[in-house]
Amino acid sequence: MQRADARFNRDRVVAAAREAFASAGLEVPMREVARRAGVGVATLYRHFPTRTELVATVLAERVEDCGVQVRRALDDPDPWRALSGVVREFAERQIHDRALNEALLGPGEVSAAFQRERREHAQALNVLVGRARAAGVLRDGVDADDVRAGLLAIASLRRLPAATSARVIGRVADLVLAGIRA
Amino acid sequence: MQRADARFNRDRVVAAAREAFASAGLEVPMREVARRAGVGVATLYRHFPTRTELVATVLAERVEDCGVQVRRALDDPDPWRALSGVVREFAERQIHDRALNEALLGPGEVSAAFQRERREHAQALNVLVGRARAAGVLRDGVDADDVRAGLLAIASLRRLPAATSARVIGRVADLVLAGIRA
DNA sequence: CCCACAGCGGAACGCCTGCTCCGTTTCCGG
DNA sequence: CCGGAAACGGAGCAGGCGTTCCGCTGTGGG
Repeated sequence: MQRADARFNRDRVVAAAREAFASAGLEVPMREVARRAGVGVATLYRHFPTRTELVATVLAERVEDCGVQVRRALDDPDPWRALSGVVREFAERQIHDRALNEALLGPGEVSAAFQRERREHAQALNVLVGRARAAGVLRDGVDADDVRAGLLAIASLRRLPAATSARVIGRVADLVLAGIRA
Repeated sequence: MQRADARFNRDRVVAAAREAFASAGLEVPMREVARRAGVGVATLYRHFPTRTELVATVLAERVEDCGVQVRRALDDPDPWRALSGVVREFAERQIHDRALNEALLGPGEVSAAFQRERREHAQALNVLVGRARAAGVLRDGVDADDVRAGLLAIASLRRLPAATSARVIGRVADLVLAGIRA
């Protein structure tokens, strides 16, 4: 039987981790997450037996957010606005959340749900690119992998000093859009 | 008086560090560099009192390489070929050297010579962009900062798993070039 | 040739990390 | 209201890092 305070503490841990990861990156120490949550490390480890699991939990939310966004774009009747909106909003998201970028870059650390979500995301993106291409708004030879590469490039930029990253991300997003447009 | 074997060992350390940083990234442990060089850690520390100094020494070489490349491009009479060549060769360099990317991204760790070289590099790039713009081969509104942002994006990509990074870097380089071209 | 001393290697120190152990506190069903 | 189980917190452990210390080695000027 799950006790009420346990559930409450779990939520506090997740909230603290979300905030810490977003502002300081995925490498923030477990002690620090526990401190921010106002619990001991043991409590943290009781809910998430390993660091990887905590990261995966928080990342799953972020990745799902991206999925929701892409699926919403599927409803937009204007193919270019839909695709460029996805790119721009993705860039915006990177500026405000340091964790997301490492979710897409780090080698292993993937959960099952995470993988599935990523696949759905890729598929939706394929559809968007297909529509844009059919509408003739894409430069010849541009495919979904090019767009994915562009998104990856935007995500990677999150590493540089915070002061400059925001402006650079914006420029690169524009560059990518200019690069795929007819 | 500097003994001959000391000088020899110093060279071995630099060579080992160069190779290690290129293949495994800047975060490779000092012990590992010493092991590769076939010396003890103390020998390493006698020549480079701190990790940062060793990194700076190796990075200075890399950054100078970039400078040489950009200055050579200044001799190319075709403005677009010169500029696109710089972008492409920069991308190529990233694929083969993991250290260079972190040189441009990491927050602090800069030496004096390093700073100067970077400024010269920036200036040469400004000239190349100026010429390309004068020749009318650039899309309206594109400036040197856009190109720099593109190079930064390419550099950042070096972080993802080696298997995919090469292909993605190539795609992004093409995307950037397409994005700045008229 | 020889021995002072520049130079060497690797054990050791201090710090930080992820993770575990265990005595104590808190919840909650009866 | 009470007792036992669930949950807690923080000290502690193992391992990895950068850096230092110190007794030994081998180079090279006299």
